[in-house]
Amino acid sequence: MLDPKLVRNNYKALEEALKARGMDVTLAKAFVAADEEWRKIQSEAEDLRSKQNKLSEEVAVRKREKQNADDLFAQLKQISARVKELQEKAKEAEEKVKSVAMVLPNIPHVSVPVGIDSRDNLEVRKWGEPKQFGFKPKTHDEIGVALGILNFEQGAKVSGARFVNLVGMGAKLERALINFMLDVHTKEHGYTEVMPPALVSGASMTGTGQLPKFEEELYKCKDDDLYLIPTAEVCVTNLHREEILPGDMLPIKYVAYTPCFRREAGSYGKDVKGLIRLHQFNKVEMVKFTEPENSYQELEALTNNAEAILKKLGLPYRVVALCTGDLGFGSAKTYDIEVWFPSEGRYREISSCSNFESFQARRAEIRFKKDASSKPEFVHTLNGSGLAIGRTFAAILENYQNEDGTVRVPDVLKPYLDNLDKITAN
RNA sequence: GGAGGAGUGGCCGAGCGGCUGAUGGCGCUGGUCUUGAAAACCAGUAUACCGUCUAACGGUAUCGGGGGUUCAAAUCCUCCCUCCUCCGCCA
Repeated sequence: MLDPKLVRNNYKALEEALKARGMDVTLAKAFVAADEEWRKIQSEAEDLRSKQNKLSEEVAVRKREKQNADDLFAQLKQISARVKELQEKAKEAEEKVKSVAMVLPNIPHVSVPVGIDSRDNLEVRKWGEPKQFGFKPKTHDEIGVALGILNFEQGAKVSGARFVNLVGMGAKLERALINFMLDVHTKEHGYTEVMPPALVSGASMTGTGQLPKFEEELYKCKDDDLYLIPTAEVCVTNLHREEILPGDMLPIKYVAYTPCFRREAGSYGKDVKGLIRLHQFNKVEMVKFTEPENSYQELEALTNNAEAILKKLGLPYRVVALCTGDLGFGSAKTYDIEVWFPSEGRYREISSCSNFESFQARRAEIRFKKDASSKPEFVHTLNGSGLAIGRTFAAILENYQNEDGTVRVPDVLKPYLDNLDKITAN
């Protein structure tokens, strides 16, 4: 959610932001109109309420002095009815403002490149050289299925399309990646590990911006107002919902491993094979709560923390800054990290690191006080994958494949895999 | 799931229909005193929204949340949520 004051004082910025994102500006107009309407009704209601309070006090005084107040009662009865009416109208107006405000996207940071879609994203840096294979590199699902460590048929049997069963070394590699990433982030990057619920309330989903706009992306338990998380961003960011944090606690840095669940509505036909786009996948996620003046510095650090994993695994990657048209709904700035996939001869997203500034903090009411005596301010929230486990799994199979179909184990993972050198058929 | 009990400001804890945003204590901040500290004393100490020259200020709301009764609700009624105790079930 945006700061309503900022929108009132600087309406142009909102219009420009919507245009930059390729969205219609009628939304901005609707917001301003609703906001004005609400303020008008609200102040009218408050004035009348004020009058009512004053007369009520007089009643109290007379009652204490054992005097009659019947004349006041007659007046108050009328006022009371009108107050009720006005308050109802004000509430309706407020709800309208809120419902519009909730679907307004964040305003992109000035450093975000302007563009229409992913083709306009800006490559920021590259690391590692894609390996030259003396043979035609296979896709990760070909390799995994052949080794017997990935079983998509079983996934389909148990749950349906876009599910997988990991078998033997497959399950173990997945687990190794989770542990490896958590270890690096906790021991080397100073994050606190948490393991929050994966089933969250509608309030939490609203807090981080998944609701109300993206309900069709979510798995919902409709009897219980509970949703399966599409990312740990939701449960971890909401850990401090409706709190005022002491300034010296910041920055707070959490890392969490969780499964993630996405309906992938509207992605029919996309990445139907392999581990790239499943309904359920594992992810290690980093989340930060920072003071506003540090958040961009912290975004760089967060991105570097995610990159560190790829460096240690020896997987070539590049970092791109998303352009305005490709930016997520709540994000003010996002870096995608893309890892090299030899079978496709291109880089593909494996992590997304974003600064939401106060967008989520405002929705979720996450504030902090610089000092005990200072006024509460909204924190800035950031998050980034560090990394998506399934896609890392896939990248390892492809980048470390041998011509005979076996897969070399990256050195840093060996301690997690009984010092195994390579993965062979189950 | 069943039966009880409880939710008040940063914390503890009064109030149970009308000068109560809310007594008191603790904590915190500032001051007096002191060589310094402690103690003592004095003062201040919630959040949000709206209005105004983004100012001192004014208004409104908030006693777990919603709804209701009433001229008037922290106080009465009702539904919901959370926590605690006991029972049942369960990885």
